[in-house]
Amino acid sequence: MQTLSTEDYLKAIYHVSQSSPGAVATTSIAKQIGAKPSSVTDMFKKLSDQNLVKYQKYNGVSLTNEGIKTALRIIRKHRLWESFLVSHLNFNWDEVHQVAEQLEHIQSEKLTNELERFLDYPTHDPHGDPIPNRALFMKTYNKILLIELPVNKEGVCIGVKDNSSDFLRYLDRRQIGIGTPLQILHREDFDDSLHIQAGKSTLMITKKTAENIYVKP
Amino acid sequence: MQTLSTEDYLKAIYHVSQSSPGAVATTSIAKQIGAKPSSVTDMFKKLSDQNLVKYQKYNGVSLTNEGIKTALRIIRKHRLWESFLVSHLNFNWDEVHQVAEQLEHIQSEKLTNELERFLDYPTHDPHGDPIPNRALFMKTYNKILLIELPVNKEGVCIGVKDNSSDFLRYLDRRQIGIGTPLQILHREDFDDSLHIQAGKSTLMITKKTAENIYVKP
DNA sequence: CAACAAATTTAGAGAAGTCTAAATTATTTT
DNA sequence: AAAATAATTTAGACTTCTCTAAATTTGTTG
Repeated sequence: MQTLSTEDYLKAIYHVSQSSPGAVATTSIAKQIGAKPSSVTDMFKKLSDQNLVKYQKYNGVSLTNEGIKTALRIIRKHRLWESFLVSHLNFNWDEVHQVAEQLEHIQSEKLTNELERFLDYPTHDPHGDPIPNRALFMKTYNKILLIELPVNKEGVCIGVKDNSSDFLRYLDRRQIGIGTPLQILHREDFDDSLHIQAGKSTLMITKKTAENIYVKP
Repeated sequence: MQTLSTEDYLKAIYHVSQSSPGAVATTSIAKQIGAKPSSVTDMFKKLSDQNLVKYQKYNGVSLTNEGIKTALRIIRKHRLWESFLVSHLNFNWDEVHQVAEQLEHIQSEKLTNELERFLDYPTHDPHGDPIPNRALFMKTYNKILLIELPVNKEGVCIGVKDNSSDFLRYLDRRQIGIGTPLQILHREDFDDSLHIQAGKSTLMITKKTAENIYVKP
């Protein structure tokens, strides 16, 4: 049974280790959590005592199997709650995160599993991220950035890389969301802008935008 | 913005003050919370500093208006979540409490209000207790104990006094729940047992049982 | 490879909440 | 009303998590 704080750390370690392989550095977790490096070191020791991470002084941590399982259980809850908030409680993409951060700590297996059933066993959350199932297994399907999609090939929006409210609201205004069909019509070499087909409308987006949208080809 | 602990105390103070008028004693909160009286004294001081209670040494506390509002906000969330768990997530009477104790601390006005809308503005939770509305007002309808119901007068089960799992499961087995019509057919003076009509079946219950069921006449 | 910079850890302290044990106040009993 | 009992508070300590400031280790560069 973990405290709120240890759960936050495990989740942060999991996420950082996903985006960059190898051991996770003290500073990277400090940034993610919003704590000072010295606090992170303290927590690393605590997690190590509980065999949730392997910790080597001056060389960061890596999750043990038990640590990975604990992290996935939290991520499972987080993504199920996000799905619920969007599908039944009228939350938008950009509003769910803060609340899901709280809900992910609720301890009740029955609650999690019943919520999953109620949502009809969703495989992905509103940001397009995969939801671990009861056995903590998740389907990671082949996702690429919109910028990498070949011209004239059809894709479907399945998520975003940048989760900032600004970006999510920008996409909402352009009527781009999970499931929107996307296609690159033309790449402008001059300024790297793109003309795209998004659902039924055609519009122009910048390179930066195209680098932050995930699509399934 | 309160901590988990202060929220628990405010709720406990509210409940105790409802069942016995006047100032709330240190010991009664200690029992309710499961803490030592000395810890309760500490917390009383903290709550007093925040103007959530009025505290007089050696004479317990009483909630200020601000304290009452805070307590009601928590109770509102608790009862809405209990309703959700029972109506949509297959929880039973006796399983909801522990989970709702956690969920009641989630901070998001939008979440609370959307949940209320999703549940279609329920006025009472699965134990028959009234749910404060957005303005923190609740309808407390005229409820009496089954033992006080005159013979042959019809009533409807609206809740219970004893919330123990044992009792709730006992009622489940007898098919008595919220909304079940109840009627006393005969009082046995010899051993204080009662013959009652519960829905479509007639059964015998003890005095103790009848003292723990609330009915609306 | 020495010197500097960056990252990390240690040491010591603070806030929140809890406890035990002792002291104090209130209440009840005789 | 004094003595005994119960309730409450104080004092001091502990745990968890956090911080700042200083010390140490690692890496990077001239």
